[in-house]
Amino acid sequence: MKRSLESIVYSQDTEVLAKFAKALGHPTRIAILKHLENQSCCFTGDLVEVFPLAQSTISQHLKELKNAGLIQGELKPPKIKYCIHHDNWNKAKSLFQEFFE
Amino acid sequence: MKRSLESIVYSQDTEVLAKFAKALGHPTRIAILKHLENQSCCFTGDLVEVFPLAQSTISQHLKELKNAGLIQGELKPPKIKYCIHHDNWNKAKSLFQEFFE
DNA sequence: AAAATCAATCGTATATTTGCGATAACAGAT
DNA sequence: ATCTGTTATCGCAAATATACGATTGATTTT
Repeated sequence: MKRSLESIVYSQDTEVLAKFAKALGHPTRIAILKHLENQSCCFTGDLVEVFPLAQSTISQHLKELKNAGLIQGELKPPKIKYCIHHDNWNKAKSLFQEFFE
Repeated sequence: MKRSLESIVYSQDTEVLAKFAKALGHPTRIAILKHLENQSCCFTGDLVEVFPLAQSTISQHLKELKNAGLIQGELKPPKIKYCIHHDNWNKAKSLFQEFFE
């Protein structure tokens, strides 16, 4: 992709909000997070049963949510328990809130 | 992209929220909307001066925001005045609000 | 009718996203 | 040390997103 030479600098809040929004920009990831809100936590395998998607695809969505900071994984061998990352969740919540006023 | 044969059906709210989030998933578009919140309205040309991006690029971002329903354009020849689409804005606001509880 | 102004669209290049199957990696059990 | 269950990563293909310059389109002014 061609990029403007001087890459644009946005405020930290703008960047962070966009990052959260991007992570939320796919219905599967919204659905995963809704699921996590209900169950409080869950394993990758649970989601593979809930959604008609390949395990690798689910794993990839989880990775993006993790990269965005919205969830965190906890080792529960041989499984991994995923939960909402409450600090960042609240951060996202307040960023969206103030954005929409 | 390979797609699962049975394309997944999500709730309307999930789809709509993801669509809004996707539109917000780029810092330039966040910045444009913040600008619109301050100015209440503005012309494409204004934005071209504010952001170091080509006119066509700005126009494309505006198109996506319009497609997502977050803004609307009003003909003010020879310009086009863009404003927040308040109904959908409030819809988005409440969807994010209930999503984050 | 012609010119001027402004925004949208087209064509192109590159990057990123989304999805899958196959394979690797990890931790506990045998 | 090997096997088992679970999840992550790799490699690929197709779709979408991002950016630009050039062109087109629409509307007012001249």
